[in-house]
Amino acid sequence: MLRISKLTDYGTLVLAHLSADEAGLTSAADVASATGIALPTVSKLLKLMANAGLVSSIRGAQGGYELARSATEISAADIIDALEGPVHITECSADDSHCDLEAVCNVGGAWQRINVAIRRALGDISLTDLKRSEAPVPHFEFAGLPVSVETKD
Amino acid sequence: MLRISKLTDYGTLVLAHLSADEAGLTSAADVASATGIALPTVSKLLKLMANAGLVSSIRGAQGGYELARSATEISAADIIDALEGPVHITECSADDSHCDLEAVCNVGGAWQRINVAIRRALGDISLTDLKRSEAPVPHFEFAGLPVSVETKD
DNA sequence: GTTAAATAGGACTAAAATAGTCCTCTTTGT
DNA sequence: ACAAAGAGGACTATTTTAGTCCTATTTAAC
Repeated sequence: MLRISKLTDYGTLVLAHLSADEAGLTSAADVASATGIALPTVSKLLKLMANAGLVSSIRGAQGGYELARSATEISAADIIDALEGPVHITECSADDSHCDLEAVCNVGGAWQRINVAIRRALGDISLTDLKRSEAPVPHFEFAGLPVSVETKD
Repeated sequence: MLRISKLTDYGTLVLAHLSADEAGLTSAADVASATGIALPTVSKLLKLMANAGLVSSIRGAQGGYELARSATEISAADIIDALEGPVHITECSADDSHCDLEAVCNVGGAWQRINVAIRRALGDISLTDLKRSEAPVPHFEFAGLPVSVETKD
């Protein structure tokens, strides 16, 4: 559960590469050879992220991609949204779908709330953070009680 | 992304029903008719949760299920673990798998850390919390900066 | 202008995870 | 004995995810 798709992981890599190369445009082929991800996949990722506005593209010979904004202004949530689309945590949370199981909804609400909290938190983690091998340790509180989360496992 | 599976949602419902019925044992059939979830599915869920130690079962006529411990001592993480198993956030995080893409790993680490933090946070949310339609609002901090998460959407 | 290097868009296939059902066996109260 | 119930597992279907490929369009360079 709570699984980040492989594509999102790759997408992060691709963005990291683009942010490293300050020199301007980078072609999909360059990203592919630099990251080791297959070209068709890189191409797909870049197209999705271009549509989402995370990267901007220049077509034609000598064209390529670059970050549409600085790495500090691209969040983990942005990446997920671009590559996985706005997915609903459960059926129930879909826009207008009424779940058949009425009783579910009073429980489902909690999962939705949890999901919303997580998503917002991810909105505050930037590509810059993701790039650091020493990424900051997320800290979570629930119901007012701070929970120290140490990744010492 | 970060999707709670339908089964987990159903499982929460099932547990909520068991916790509501203080009177002792409840059969899978009763849970099914009370929740509206199909009996085979309820049965599967209860078996999985019994294996995970969340519920205890009594076989034979007049048998059934009951919570193995109090609702305050069953966490959201417990439920997810029981019904979805320990899933890895990315390929990279699997026990011994070495990812082919070396460059991925320095990025993947951040996602893993995020995942760990989320999972631990879910360990502090109890079934009791999940049952409340007014579930507490999760609060997330990252990199030391508290992020107020209000679910006013 | 022609050519080659790129991206854009979408169709398509394959693989994997998820959901859901069903069958057979064992246990146990009546 | 019989019937009610859980245990375990096999199985199918559906959906999601991953990955590839083809065709069209854009643009720099010659």
